[in-house]
Amino acid sequence: IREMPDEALLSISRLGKGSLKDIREKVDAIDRNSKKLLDDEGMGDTHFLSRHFDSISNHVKQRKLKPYIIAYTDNIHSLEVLNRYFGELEYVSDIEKVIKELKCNEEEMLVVKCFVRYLGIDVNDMVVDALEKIAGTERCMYILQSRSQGRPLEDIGRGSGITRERVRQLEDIMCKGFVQCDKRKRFLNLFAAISDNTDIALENVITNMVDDSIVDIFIYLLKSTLKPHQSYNKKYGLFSMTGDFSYANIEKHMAESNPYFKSDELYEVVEKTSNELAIPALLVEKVIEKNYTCFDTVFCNNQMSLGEKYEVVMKKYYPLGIKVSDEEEMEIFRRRITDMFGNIKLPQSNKAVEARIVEITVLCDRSTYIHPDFISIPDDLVQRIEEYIDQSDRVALSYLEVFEAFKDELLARSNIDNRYFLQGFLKYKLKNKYYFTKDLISKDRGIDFAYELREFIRKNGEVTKKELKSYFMGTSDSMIAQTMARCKDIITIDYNTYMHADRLNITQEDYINLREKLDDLIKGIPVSCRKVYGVIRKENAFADFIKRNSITNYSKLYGILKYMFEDEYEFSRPNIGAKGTDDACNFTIVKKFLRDKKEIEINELFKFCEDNQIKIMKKAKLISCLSDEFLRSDVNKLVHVSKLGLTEDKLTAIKLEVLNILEEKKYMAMMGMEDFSAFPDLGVEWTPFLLISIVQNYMQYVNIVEIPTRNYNLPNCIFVKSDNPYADDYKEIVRWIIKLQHEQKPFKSLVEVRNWLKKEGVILNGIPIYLTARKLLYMDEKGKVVIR
DNA sequence: TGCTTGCACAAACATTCGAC
DNA sequence: GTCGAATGTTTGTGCAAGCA
Repeated sequence: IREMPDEALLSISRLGKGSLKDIREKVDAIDRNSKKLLDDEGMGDTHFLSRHFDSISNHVKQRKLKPYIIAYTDNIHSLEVLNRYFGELEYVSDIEKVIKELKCNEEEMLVVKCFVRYLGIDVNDMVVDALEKIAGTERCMYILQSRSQGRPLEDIGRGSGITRERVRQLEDIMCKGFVQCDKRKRFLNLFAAISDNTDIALENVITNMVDDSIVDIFIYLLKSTLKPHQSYNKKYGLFSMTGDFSYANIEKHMAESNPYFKSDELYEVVEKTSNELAIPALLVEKVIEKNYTCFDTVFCNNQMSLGEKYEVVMKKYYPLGIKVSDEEEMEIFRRRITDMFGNIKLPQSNKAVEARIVEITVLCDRSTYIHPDFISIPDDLVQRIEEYIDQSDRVALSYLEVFEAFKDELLARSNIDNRYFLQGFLKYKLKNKYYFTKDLISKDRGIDFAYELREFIRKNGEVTKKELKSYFMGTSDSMIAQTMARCKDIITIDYNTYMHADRLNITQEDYINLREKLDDLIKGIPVSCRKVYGVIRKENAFADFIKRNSITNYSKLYGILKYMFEDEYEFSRPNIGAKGTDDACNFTIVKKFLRDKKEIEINELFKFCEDNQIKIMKKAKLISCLSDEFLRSDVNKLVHVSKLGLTEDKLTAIKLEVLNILEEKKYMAMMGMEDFSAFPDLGVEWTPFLLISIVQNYMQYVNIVEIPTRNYNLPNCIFVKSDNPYADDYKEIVRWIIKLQHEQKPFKSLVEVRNWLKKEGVILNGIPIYLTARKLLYMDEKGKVVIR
């Protein structure tokens, strides 16, 4: 107050209702009084200091000293004195040594004494004092309390019988009072000191130090009376003394430079970030506290996307890449993620996991991906590959071609050992330079292999597959054949020779004549092109057409006809049929073969198909197509339904029996089914296959769950009622069955579970890995089998 | 033909922003 | 404080093309 200009003092004197002179006198009196107080009734300076040092609480003694000096005063003179005697000290406790031998003049001693006394003051008392001074009445406390709870002025006004404007005025007065009070007390600096910092005061430090009943009001006042250079951040619960930090930048920097780190690296990370961004370490700690989660031994940024987490695991565990199509490997990957990052929610489907892995890695083999960090290839080699692509005549090159061209060197000098890896690498390395598709690296968007092939054939007339393969290094037969099939304007003369439609010479008249001829020849039955060729060769009307297009064999004719009439007829080399006579003709032949047969061995049926060039991809599909007439009665036998004597009565009896079993046992596994004594005699021996066929065809309310296998000779079916919620999912059915049994008779070990399932016919080999890998079935610490 | 692969995109969910 | 638009992120799916 003594240092205040008259003007300021005058305004205070008005508040205290005294004249300027009165105030000056009062101040002098107080000053004398304090000097006397600090003389401590004749005690020596050293004694005074020691006594007050002892009254400083231990937690203050452990704090750093410098923040307390800053908090104590902004008076330059006092700061000078304190820094002179205490500037070298680190902790508050260190002043003990200094004060014992302190030698200074009277004025300096006064400063030191006041400071030491300040260190001993109870912080809560200080706050209570301040609040009492500015909000002495109950109404004022009510206003502050309500405002601190965020209540609107209107509301508070109603509560205390005044207008909202009056509430605002009172609040304003109290805030100004608080600012005045704070000029001396410098609360934020004090709490910063308690937070061991000069720039930051932590909200939770305030909460801990100040009485619960007033802490909200106090913090509200602090927030409402921030000075321009001060700020409050809600997320981190801290007051900053040196303006606002750019929290977003800090978070971004940390998320980028330290997406995760080991817990024993915490100190280093804090130190490093604090230096890099020139911000207090305390703030970095706060940022970590709020934005990171500690899993076991790893701190992991909460913003870290799944992809970034996957990347960590990819880098740690997969130097040779991960095969994403391998379910078992993906389960292990999932487990590694949860081991490292805790029980985070991972996508249900592996496909979603794959999609993220693909984003952060590069292809290194079929369905296998590797983190780019693990690619090792010398720069000069990369440069030469790039030059090779640039200098190639063609716009689009296959990866295989590039791989073949550099194969030896790649194998010797890099870890790129197949074309997929090269594909992945080039796409990763040169993604901005070229366009990449599944098989091609292209210098021009939209140029694909088909385009290249087409151009080559257009230029070169009739081209053999051999020529194509030597020009398009590294292309496979199937790749050529399939590309050709997509190019409508390429004519396949035979499977080894191709030509471009541009080279044909076809008139409108040709179309009319040929159409007429084909219609004549087909008449409901597909005609072989050999026959067509034989016929038109003899007719004068076509002589010119044959000559113009140098048609020398039926195969070329077929290719040309296909090009001309693709939309009008069905083409299936070497046959041409009427539109609509689809592949079912094969099936018709099979049916013809089965006509009049009452039963047949399945092997015999397939031999017939083979002999007659009827290509059947899936045996099961063919048998299911035949099921309206033939049922599979045993592993290798089809029986005509009429031979079974499957009367309504018998069918009902079978249905009832199946339902009974399902009612009682809940499921029926065909692999374990041996006893058919309860089923009516159908004239053939009962087998699981027969029952499966009947259920498949006649019982909609029973769902058939298939045990995955490629072995067609196994009755790999489990029946459940169709209202079973797991009826569509084999793995879940197994889980459900284990649960059923476990409830009745608990399993003692996983081996026991496996053996039992096998005996029951529920599994073929092992327990589905899904159950164990996802911890749905496991042994707990007590050695008990747990099925979730 | 049956299955895989790679890409693209949509749905679902989350966040930010500005107008009122 | 609310709302909708815009934008961003994550998850899930469809499908053409590729392969054997």
